[in-house]
Amino acid sequence: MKTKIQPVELPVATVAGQFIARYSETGLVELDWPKNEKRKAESRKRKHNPAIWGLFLPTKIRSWHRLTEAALKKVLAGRAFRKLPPLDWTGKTKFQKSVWRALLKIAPGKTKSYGEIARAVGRPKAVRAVGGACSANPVPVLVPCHRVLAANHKLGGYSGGLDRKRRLLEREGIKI
DNA sequence: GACAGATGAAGGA
DNA sequence: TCCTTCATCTGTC
Repeated sequence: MKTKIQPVELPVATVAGQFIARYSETGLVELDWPKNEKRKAESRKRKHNPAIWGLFLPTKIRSWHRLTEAALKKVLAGRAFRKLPPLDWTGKTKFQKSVWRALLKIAPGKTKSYGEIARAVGRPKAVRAVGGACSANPVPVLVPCHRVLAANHKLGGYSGGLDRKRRLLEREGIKI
């Protein structure tokens, strides 16, 4: 019988707070925004699987985590990261993956509109669906959905909150 | 199948 | 300009 490894959660300390990265057997599954102190305490109290807190951590996950940490710090400093760990998009739709791949191509300091992303994935009229895919993005910051603005150069929306989106853009030298 | 959504474009005041 | 309305497409339930 094959045992399934549970996702491993690891904290990532950054200037913007402590993110939580989740890894599966195949790569980075999710990146959670820093929570407030109360929620952090609750999260510490949660039952974790033993792999999480250092008893046993596969080498590959440790190296993915180093890449995640480095990439996150680069993005928060407004610079391009060199390498990302493999992303585990199992269970996500083809459309979402193509949108997220298009987002990964946006350079730091640059922005695109939802319409431009829709055109980039070959669905020029699917602008609203692009917004939906952005909101379903499990790896915010690294998959830069914050670099997508509405056509009128307004912020549009953001799953992590418009304030975070504005601050991320400001770090990259973009003023709204 | 109905509904919602992080849009875009067009038209009117 | 600003606001409203409508068309469009995809994901979720």
